[in-house]
Amino acid sequence: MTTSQPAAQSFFTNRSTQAIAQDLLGTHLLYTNRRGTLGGLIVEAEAYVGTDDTAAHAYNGRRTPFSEPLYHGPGTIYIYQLRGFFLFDIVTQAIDQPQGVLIRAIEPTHGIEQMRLNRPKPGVELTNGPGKLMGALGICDQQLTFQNVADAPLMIDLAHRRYPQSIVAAPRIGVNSKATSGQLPYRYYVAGNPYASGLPKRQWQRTNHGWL
DNA sequence: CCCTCGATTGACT
DNA sequence: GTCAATCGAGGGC
Repeated sequence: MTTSQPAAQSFFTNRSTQAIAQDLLGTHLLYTNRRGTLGGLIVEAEAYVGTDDTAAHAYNGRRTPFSEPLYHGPGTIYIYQLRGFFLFDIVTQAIDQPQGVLIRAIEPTHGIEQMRLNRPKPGVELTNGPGKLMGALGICDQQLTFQNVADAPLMIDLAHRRYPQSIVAAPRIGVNSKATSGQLPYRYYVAGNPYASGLPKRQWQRTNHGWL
């Protein structure tokens, strides 16, 4: 058993949400429950940069019970439901800056058999989307919201991380491209990794799935 | 109260 | 490629 090193406050300190989103690529997202530990390497993430970002839940200072977790500081887990699926955000900034990162895809490394049971889909379909990866982890409620990735069963492990050969920046998925913030390149993914979401069936792949 | 719409997915032409 | 399911949040009245 190797030791895990949960993301500490310092991981989030003194840098932009965009920088944090990119640095999350290659870290492990791990979920431990009584079935064991499930998860994988984060290969895709999007930054949502708060009150000026028309695509963000906190746009224009909006603060409701739905978006409240965004105001609870770095590392806060923000799970919300969209069209019947659960999505996972990590809050990135201090309580007066309601910003976060949406984890959009992981490359499975832990508990793959269990994840295939949770979500019986072939190949990259297991975890190549924000709702899909949560289904694979078996998280289908908001229990962990308001907990912190530093000490929750759902954690970011920095100890055994990898690093992308290169990162692609692109407009975010599912946001209105005509809106003010619609074209901002705040979606980041590991170049050549097949688990990034929305890729064509036969997308070019890099050796090592794009890791150094 | 009623209406609109979404940080998605999966099925289908 | 297109499109509908589906349901709660949010906003208007």
